[in-house]
Amino acid sequence: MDSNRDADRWGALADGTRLAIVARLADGPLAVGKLAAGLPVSRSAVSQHLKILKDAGLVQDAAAGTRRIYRLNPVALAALRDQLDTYWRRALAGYADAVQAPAEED
Amino acid sequence: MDSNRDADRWGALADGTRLAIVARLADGPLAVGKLAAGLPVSRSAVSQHLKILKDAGLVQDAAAGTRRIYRLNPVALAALRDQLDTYWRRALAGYADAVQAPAEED
DNA sequence: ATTAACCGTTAGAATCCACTAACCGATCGG
DNA sequence: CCGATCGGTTAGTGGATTCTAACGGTTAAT
Repeated sequence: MDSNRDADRWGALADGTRLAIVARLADGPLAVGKLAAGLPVSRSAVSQHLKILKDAGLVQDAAAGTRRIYRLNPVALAALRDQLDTYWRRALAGYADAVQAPAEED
Repeated sequence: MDSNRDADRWGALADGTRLAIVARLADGPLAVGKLAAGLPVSRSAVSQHLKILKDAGLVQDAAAGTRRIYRLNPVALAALRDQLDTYWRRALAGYADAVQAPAEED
């Protein structure tokens, strides 16, 4: 089942540090050092997170001298967004069905 | 950083079982028993996952006799989708910048 | 009242995850 | 060649997570 590979992709966004990395990369490509400088964890930790994000296909890297520039992969972001959008649209349909039935809320 | 609260929301989608639950609920509201019947884990585990999803605001529940009906919360789904969409749009902009300027530095 | 169905919660064990520290290779400037 | 900078990888540890099993509470029907 591809739900496992999907879970890896969503899991890549599940960590606070990785989410911060994605947010920073959204502003533009960055080297690992610059990235780590703005985060409360070591460069090593950032490197490990980048590996996870890269394996998930969310970021891409390019060598530039002694540094390595990372940037977001818009295609992967769009894929996840579209998946959420599908759930959202189908949830709205289920909502319409529930209008007929009574009771709700917590 | 309030990215911790965000991480909780994304973290709710990080688990394969929870992702399967969301996918099933997208087809329509379901009771816990029906939900667990189609999953390879116990009903107890499903109940715990539903609590996590509920705390994250992704699902809502309603009592119906002895059962409890769960359904997706379209608002929360849309919020996550929009966040991804923002990253995606800004990533595209960074993409365009990278085409013109080969290197990025301090 | 008693039984059955349905669900949430707890306890505990096994597993997974994020982090630091230390090390190694690759690259650039002298 | 040498030293410095940059980044990936490994080992090890503390904490978080997921699961099953067992229990208790609530509702519906007999």
